[in-house]
Amino acid sequence: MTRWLSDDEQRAWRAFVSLQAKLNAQLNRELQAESDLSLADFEVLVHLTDRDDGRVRAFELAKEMLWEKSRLSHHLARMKRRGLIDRVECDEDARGSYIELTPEGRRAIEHAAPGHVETVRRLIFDQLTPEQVQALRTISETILAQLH
Amino acid sequence: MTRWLSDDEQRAWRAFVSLQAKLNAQLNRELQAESDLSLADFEVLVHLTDRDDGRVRAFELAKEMLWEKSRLSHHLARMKRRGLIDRVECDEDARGSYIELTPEGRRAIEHAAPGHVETVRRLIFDQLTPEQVQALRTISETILAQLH
DNA sequence: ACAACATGGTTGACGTGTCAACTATTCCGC
DNA sequence: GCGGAATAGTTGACACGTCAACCATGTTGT
Repeated sequence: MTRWLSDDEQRAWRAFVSLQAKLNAQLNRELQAESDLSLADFEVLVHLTDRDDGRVRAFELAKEMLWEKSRLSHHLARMKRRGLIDRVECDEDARGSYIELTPEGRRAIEHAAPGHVETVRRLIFDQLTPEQVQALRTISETILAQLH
Repeated sequence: MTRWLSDDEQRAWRAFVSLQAKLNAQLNRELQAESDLSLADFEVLVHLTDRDDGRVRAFELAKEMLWEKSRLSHHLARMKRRGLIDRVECDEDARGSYIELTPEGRRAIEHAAPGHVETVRRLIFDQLTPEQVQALRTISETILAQLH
């Protein structure tokens, strides 16, 4: 016996699904137009600038970002082609490699960050009350806890 | 002057971003494993079964689903290759075409739907109070209103 | 010491999405 | 009617994601 969704649940579900689709599209569009980066590029660059030395082992990057190793490998290949990052071989473990921020990569993220934060604020946080921000967090964390 | 995000906002934002990534991945994985359909396939099939005659003009489909026409065209080509839908030429407008559910497409959606609803219920609605469901809807609709 | 297994990473095939350019029709103003 | 704009849809190029197979190196148990 399938338990279908109630009307309220359906409406919430449809709104949430639309939200994801449109929000992602618009965040990507604005970041691309403004800074010629995708959200994925941006996220990689953020994780690299979080380190003082601007370098991380690839597998750590994958863990922090919850990305599959293969996705990361493909993406880094594209970013390297565009000169945003570099691969440096790893002395401690001959299998691995360090991913390094290039000067160009640093310029890119520094140029992109303020505008992107502005966009996120304008589209999301300026629209919500502090209670809604808390609720969004709680809801997200609750559902996340179910996902492996 | 960039207005950065507060700690609370950052935490909410990170949770929300993770949620989207993981939830989509898992919904896709389960639907794929269970019924050999992607979420996109599923959505197209749902919109086709909503019509009594199981056929829709492509541009209507695109409007209902908020998809670009080119995305739809590519996707329908793949679905047609798999025998889930068919294109039928349109008498009223020689430019257009009808998209038709095939018997195989109907079987596919009928097989997939109960399990998929079950998954959505289990992962999301079983985890949330009715108040949270309302909040999710309100938040989603509020942000959506900002997006063009 | 060495076989078996685990880990770090790449690759190729293919599905998915966007953008811009293109074809073919239909619509609309004059 | 007729020329130009709008509409319906396709196509090609390319970025993005997943899966499964693969290679090389490290680690572990006996």
